Amino acid sequence: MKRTIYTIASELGLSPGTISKVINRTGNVSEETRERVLAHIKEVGYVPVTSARMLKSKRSYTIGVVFSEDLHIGLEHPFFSSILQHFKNYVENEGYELSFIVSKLGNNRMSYYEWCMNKKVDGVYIVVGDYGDEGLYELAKKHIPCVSTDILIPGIHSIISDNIMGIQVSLDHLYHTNRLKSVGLIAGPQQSKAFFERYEAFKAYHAEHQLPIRPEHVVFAESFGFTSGYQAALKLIENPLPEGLLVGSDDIALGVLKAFKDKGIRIPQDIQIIGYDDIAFAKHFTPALTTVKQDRELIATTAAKKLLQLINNPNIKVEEVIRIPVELVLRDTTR
Amino acid sequence: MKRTIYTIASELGLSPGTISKVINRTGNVSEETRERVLAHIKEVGYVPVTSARMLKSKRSYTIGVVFSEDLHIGLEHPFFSSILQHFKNYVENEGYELSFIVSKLGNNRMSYYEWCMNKKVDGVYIVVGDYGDEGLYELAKKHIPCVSTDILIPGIHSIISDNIMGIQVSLDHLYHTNRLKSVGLIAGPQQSKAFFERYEAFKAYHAEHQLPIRPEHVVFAESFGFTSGYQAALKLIENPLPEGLLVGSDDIALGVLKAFKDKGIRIPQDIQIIGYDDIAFAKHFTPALTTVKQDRELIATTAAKKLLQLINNPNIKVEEVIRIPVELVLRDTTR
DNA sequence: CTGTTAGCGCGTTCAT
DNA sequence: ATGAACGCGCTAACAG
Repeated sequence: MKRTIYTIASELGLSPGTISKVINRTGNVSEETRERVLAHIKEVGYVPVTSARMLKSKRSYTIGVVFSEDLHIGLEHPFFSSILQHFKNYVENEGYELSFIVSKLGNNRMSYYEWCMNKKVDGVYIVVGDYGDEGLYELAKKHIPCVSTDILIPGIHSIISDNIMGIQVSLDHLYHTNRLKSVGLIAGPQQSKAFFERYEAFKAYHAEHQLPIRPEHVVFAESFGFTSGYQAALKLIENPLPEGLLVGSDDIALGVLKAFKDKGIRIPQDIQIIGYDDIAFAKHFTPALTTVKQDRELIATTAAKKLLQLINNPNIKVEEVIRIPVELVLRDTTR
Repeated sequence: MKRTIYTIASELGLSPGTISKVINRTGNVSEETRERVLAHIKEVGYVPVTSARMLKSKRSYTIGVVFSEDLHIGLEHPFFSSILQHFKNYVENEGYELSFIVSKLGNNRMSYYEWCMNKKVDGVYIVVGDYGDEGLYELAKKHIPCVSTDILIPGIHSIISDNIMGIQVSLDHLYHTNRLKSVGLIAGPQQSKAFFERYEAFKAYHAEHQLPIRPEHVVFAESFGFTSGYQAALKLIENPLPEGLLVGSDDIALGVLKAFKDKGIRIPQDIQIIGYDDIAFAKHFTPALTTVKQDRELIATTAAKKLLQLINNPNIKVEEVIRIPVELVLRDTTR
């Protein structure tokens, strides 16, 4: 049987308004009727129709997810999909659902903001965003609760791994512990804030410790993924190699490893390598990749908590960037 | 400025009803006014509020996605996430959005069907489902447009890779082309229809060609993923190995490869291996994995087309199982 | 061909 | 503490 607050009201000899009040914990209802209603609702399995609530109340208990496709990172990406999964778990547990924000829907084009208004989402989570994307800045200006991970937009709260720490720990290990003389970098595409920060941290470390950086030891991968890493490694090989190498992300690093293997360069004998992310596959590869582990679950849940907090206290104005500490995981590509 | 059909109607000196008609391509509107309205709508960036449409029309232009977590396959899974991505692309292009069906939302529990009613989704796509999940069968009984991939539920249209063909091609290659004497199988968990079918096909092939199967040459992986494959391989190694080996899926196969490598078993000299799926990583692994390539994009778009067709013609009653042909990709784990 | 109007199911005053 | 009634923005049926 199809139920509305009307039917269940009449079943209980009450009025629709009262039912609404107990559902939304609003207004005054006697403890007794409250429990009676709750019990009945649970028994018959009544659930309020979302669209009607949304229409009336301007809330949706839905969080819009920006997963930009411009960067050609798909749901397949091991890092972002994992973060999204953890985020999803957390917010669902708190009663929120996820809905992908899409700007091109059939023939309609709308900005993220328009989409949010239209869908009345309670908040927005930017998992994958492109700095070239105007829509993100528009979102930041409007007062809609919004968090991002891995990308830094002025006006938006961000949770991002401590890239400076990651690079520092890596370089300390290579220069100090393992006493290498030179360390190169295969940097990821610089549109990504994370990659950008890692590159900056790399330079800053060398400046601070008065260590030289040979220009031919720094190569930029064209894009994300294995193939970009492979290409970048080929380019690096054109010149004498450094003794150690940092790579912007694991998926790129695996391509680098493969290229070296194909070219007969031994790891870690000829060159020691450290990746970034600790994707699931890093430890399964041969040789197993030494890498900077990002706590994806912590990043995701921190983002989720922050967003829910923002949703419930829209008066928080101070933008915040939360850094999540990282950890160096030693495996077979370093000594 | 906030707009509704009323405001734009008055801006154009028309009535709300007319606006609605042109938006929904329903009823009779003169070509002239139609274009006038469309132009104005585009100019001011008006988009109908979804919740109001839904409330009234029983449609949502949303497709519910079942991505069961019981199987511990997350968004991270390379095969399923890829399929979902392709599906998403296709339906978004047709004007539909995706929303994850979640059965446990905060304190509320509802069945898939209840959720669908509540959200008024136009159809359901089952990407990852568990045969033990009652909710799936309930869904099949009700008349809600529904398709699945990789899982076969009576009453639900399915798009599934041609597993019989995949196994046949693999075994032909090993037994016939490469003249092996014995081929084993590391089967995936049998709750998955795909894995079940591959196992059945494996047996059927041997029966048909009057080839023996040694029981110790068949091992069942406990679960999905690299680690399960590694474990299964260890178990296989306890007895004399077959000359060839089929593995239920690539992610499992990569674990198998690693185990063999660790145990000093050479591939393909000591044993030839064929995986299943052709995940992105298969060709990057060393040795590159020979595998049965599933056309993930074709599977996904076929599913999407089928579902949209079902949504638009609810009178189609005949359940259909569409088999998507596969292709053997020869790489370095076979000769 | 265009306009009018009655709900869709719910949340929220304002009375009682 | 409970109820009545209005309206959120839209669609569809009907009237003109």
